[in-house]
Amino acid sequence: MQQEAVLKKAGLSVTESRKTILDLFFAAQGALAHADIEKHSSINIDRVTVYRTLQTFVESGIIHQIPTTDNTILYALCKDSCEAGHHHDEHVHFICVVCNKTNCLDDVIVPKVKLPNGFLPLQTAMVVKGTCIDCRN
Amino acid sequence: MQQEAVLKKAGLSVTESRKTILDLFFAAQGALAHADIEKHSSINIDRVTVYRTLQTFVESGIIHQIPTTDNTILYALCKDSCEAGHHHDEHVHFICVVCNKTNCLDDVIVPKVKLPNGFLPLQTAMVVKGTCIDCRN
DNA sequence: AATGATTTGCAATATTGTTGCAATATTTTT
DNA sequence: AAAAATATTGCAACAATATTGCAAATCATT
Repeated sequence: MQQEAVLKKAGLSVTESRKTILDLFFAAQGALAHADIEKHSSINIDRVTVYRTLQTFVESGIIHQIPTTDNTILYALCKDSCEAGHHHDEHVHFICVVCNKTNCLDDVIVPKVKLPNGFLPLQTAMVVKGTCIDCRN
Repeated sequence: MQQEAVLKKAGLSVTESRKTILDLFFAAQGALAHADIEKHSSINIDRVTVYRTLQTFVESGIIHQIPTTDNTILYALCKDSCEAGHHHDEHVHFICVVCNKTNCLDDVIVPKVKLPNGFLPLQTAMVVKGTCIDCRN
């Protein structure tokens, strides 16, 4: 079972909740917010467990966060980084304004920018809003 | 008074609350979150008014939003765009991990990236985390 | 100054996030 | 395979954040 492997590789206990939430990410077409998981019809996991699981997954490099301007945090499981158990989120994220799904564009690398003198970059996030491939006419 | 001019140019009524909040932005060294404004010692404006004012300012192009991964939205008044009364946020934002201030790097333009076929960009946000000029050693 | 339109603050409510702790489940050891 | 040790879960209570309706106050226009 793929989920177990991911959890073990990350050094985490294999529990029902974690497998279930990981399942949702594998099945998801894009990124998920806490609310998406909590309100998912087929699961019955306590709010608190969802919060803690997401936090654990982020710390373990299984999922990564995507910044938004709507008081939510999106979480996504990204193909390569996840398999490797080692997190790598320097790719571009795309939020579709029509279907509202968020995709990791794993192949689009965030370009380096030249910062003013004295500014030292550690991590860069790039979020593009627009129309995704499924919603263009 | 500068604030009045900004409000009038945006076609908004000039009220005490709006002038006060605009003051905070002019005085701020970086971006502000809702909580920063609400908890600011020197002002006494209802939470609800703060929410509504920020929303109005965004819609009027006086301030713009900066996405974050911590369930807050940052708002910033940016130099040129604000003066012009016409919003333009395609510059890079820098969040310092030491002092936790967020700066608009007005001179650093967000580079264009080549998206996969079928993805149509409308707006791009770029947020860099690192050490700012005031916090480097 | 008076009118009409907009904005504000209050109250109530809803939603979202956090903490402590006992019960349960998982992992490790024997 | 069972017992001990460890880690996770769910509940309850609470805290913080966000939203809505409406009457009172403020602002713009005449």
